[in-house]
Parts: sequence; C-alpha cells; structure tokens
Amino acid sequence: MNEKFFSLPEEKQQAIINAGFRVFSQNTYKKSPVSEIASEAGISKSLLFYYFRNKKELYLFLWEKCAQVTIEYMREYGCYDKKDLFEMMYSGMQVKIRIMKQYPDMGVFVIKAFYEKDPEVCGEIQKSYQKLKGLSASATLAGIDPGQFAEGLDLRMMYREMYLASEGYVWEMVSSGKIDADKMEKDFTEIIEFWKSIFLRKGQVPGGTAKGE
Amino acid sequence: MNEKFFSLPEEKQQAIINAGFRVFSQNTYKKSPVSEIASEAGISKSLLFYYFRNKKELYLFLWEKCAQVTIEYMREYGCYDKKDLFEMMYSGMQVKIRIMKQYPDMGVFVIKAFYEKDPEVCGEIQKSYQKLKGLSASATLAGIDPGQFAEGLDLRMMYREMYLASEGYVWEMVSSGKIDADKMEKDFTEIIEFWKSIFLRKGQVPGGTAKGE
DNA sequence: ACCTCCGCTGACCGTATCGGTCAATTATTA
DNA sequence: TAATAATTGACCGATACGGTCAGCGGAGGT
Repeated sequence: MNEKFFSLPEEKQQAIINAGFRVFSQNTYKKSPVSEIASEAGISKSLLFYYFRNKKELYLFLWEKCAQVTIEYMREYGCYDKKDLFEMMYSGMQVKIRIMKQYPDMGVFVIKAFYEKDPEVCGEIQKSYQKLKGLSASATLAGIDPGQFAEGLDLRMMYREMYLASEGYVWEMVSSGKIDADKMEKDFTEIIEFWKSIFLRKGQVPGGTAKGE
Repeated sequence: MNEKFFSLPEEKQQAIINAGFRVFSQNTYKKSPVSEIASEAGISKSLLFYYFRNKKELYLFLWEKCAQVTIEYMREYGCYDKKDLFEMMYSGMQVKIRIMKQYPDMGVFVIKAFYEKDPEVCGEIQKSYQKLKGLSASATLAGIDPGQFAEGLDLRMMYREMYLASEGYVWEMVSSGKIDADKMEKDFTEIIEFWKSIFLRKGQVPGGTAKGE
C-alpha cells in the first residue's frame, strides 16, 4: 500500500477506515463495493485506489488495523496488569467502549472477516489470525484471591456469568444502532457494583476491594 | 405470492426459507442475489420467481415468517404463562434454541431487516414492526414473589443481569458458527442453576422452587 | 397413442455495477 | 512560473443482476 496514506490528516484516515468497516461489515467481501467506501469517506474511488493498490489490500489493511487498535488500547488501559477481577472486567469494557466510539463497526467487521469464505482473502485472514491467537482474552482466574468472594461460590461460573453479561451488553448496544459512550460507562459501572454486591463475601469493609468508588 | 409454495414438502419450504435467511443476513437487501438463494435451496431461480413474484415479496415473506415462528414457539413453550422467573428464562431460552436449530440465520436476519435502509422495503418493515411491538419480551417482574430471593437483592438488576447473560450466550453461539442444541441446553441449565445458587434466599428447602430437578 | 396439465428449467435480455486504469485537472511548493 | 504532488471524472471490459419466457418431461386422463 501507498505510505502516503499515513500522512493524511488523522480524521481523513479514520473516515476512510470507518467507511471500510461499515461497508465490509454489511456485505460479503465480494459484494462490498470500493466505490461505496470511497464516497462514504468523502473521496473519489480513484484516490482510494491510489492509497491501496486494490480491494484486497484495503481489506487486509483493515483487518490488521483491528488487531493493532485492540492491542494498543488494551495496553493503554492496563488490561494486562490488573490484579482485581472487577477492575479487569471494568478496564476490558472500557477498551470496548473506547473502540466502539472511535470505530463503531469494527466489532462486526472482525467477526465477519473471521468467517469470510471468499478464497481471495480467507487464507490470509486465517493465517494472520493464528499469529494473534495467544494474545486473546483467555482471562485467567489465577492470581485472584479466592477469599474475597462469598462462601461456596463457583468461581468459574461467576467469571463465565460476568463475561456473558458483558458480551450481552455490548451486543445490545451494537444492535441498538446508536453508541452512547457515557451511557455505556454508567450502565457498566452499575453492573459491576451489582456483581460486587452479589459475589463478594458479606461483612467486608465497604469499599475495601480494589480502588472502590 | 403463489400459494403453491405451501403445498411443497415441508423440507423444501424450509430449505428455501433458510437459504433466504442466510443470504439476506449476509448482505444488504440490494446486494442479496435471488439466484444465490435459489441455488442454495437447490432449485432454479425461475422456480423461485414462480413462487414469489419478485425479490421484495420474498423478502417480506421471510420477515413475516420470523414473527409467526417466534409467536408460535413462544406459545408452544408456554412462555406467556410462567409464574417462576427461572422457568421463564428457561423456556425463553428453549425457544431461542429451538429457533436457532430450525432457522439458524433467522436471528441475524431479523436485526438486519430491522435496520435495512433500502427504500424498496424499509417502509413495509417498519410498518409491520409497529404492529408487533406490544408482544415484545418486556418480561414483567410483576407476579413474582420477592420473598424467595436473597435479602437486599436488587431485583431489577438481577433480571437485567440474567437477560444480558443469556443474550451474551446466544451471541456467543451465533458468532461461533456452529449450533449444537444439546450443548446449549446443557450450558443454559447450568447457568440457571448458578443463578438459583446466588439469587435465591439461602436456607430454603432445596428444590423448593419451581419444578426443581 | 395422443393430449393436457403442471412443476420445473436453461437460456436469454436489458441494464446496472464492479474493479481497476489513466489522462487530465487542480492544489502545493519552490 | 515551472515542477511536483494530490485528486478526479470518464472510461473499459467483464460480470452479475432481476425478471421473463418458451419449452422440457413426466403424470394422468381419455
């Protein structure tokens, strides 16, 4: 691809990227018109072909952008070095919110790309996915003090429950069409407070876990 | 549409319907080729145009099929007259499993159709949706005995939590590509048991709620 | 044997759209 | 103003689309 793309003003780059995410996430690879991406980004089709040699290159660039962005934000929000489970869930959700705010259609694009069947791209997609595999969520319960939780609580199920509920929440947001980052943050802290109220051992010093609020 | 469609063998009807769901759920209305639907259903394009006058009629038929199927199964599984909250969640999930089993792509089709922008169909979609509105989930917590739950539990949040987790679960299943009804049933009863263990008041007669197992 | 109905198809049509190119036009810089 | 870079509209060949239609082949009636 043409390196001059990166010297474009940030907003223009994002406009192009987001247009790509939108169109590719709404159609199959083959049925996604480059012209639609261009016009949605506010540039001509010719210019888009000036930055990216062809459709495939654009598509693969977007795919790699997803990985890059995810890793970058997870590092930025300190997802890798959280000790407290609730803090971990919280910063994980913050990353999702942050990404959805900046690239609203990235999430859907990722799964569509992952299951894309078109032989023109599916090979490269799968290959590049193998490289990233180890970095996946796979949040370990290791290193978490079990003593803080209510007696007899099944920790594995608790984690699964929290994971599913947060997935359900972003799914609800995604499919509702509109993304309100503030509301999401508010909703999710409420959910986390609820989790604390039901999962943590009763009779603890209030606010004694993590940073509290 | 041609009424002869309904005198087709059930399996052929379903093949056509599922092919429609698949193709329309993967592309925009305009970019969804009728020919692809036909070939996936194992019939010729001409025959498909024999049953449905045009693309729009096929699309709208599929849309109404969603409502019909949902209502039918919710009635069949007694979703409307469950007193116990966990039983309600359970039968609700059973309906989803049942539908996903028979029409794997219906769920995605519904939301895609709902947000379809194409002026050729979006008017009709919205109009017919208004008619169904009242029937939506909107599961009421009224009629549920609050005494059975743990002290100080926020019932509204509990319900929201359960709802989100189950949404998250079906989302996980849908996006994983493969649908294993047995596994889903097993997973979900496990989740419900977990809910009971954390939400119900402690020291109750074991198995005293609902039908237990 | 012939006719007729009917489920079903392949070939076809006019049009629209697609990926990609390129010469030309405009903005930028020196 | 000259040279260079950014940006575009028009264009091309190929293909895919929605929809039509004449006709095939088999089942039954006579």
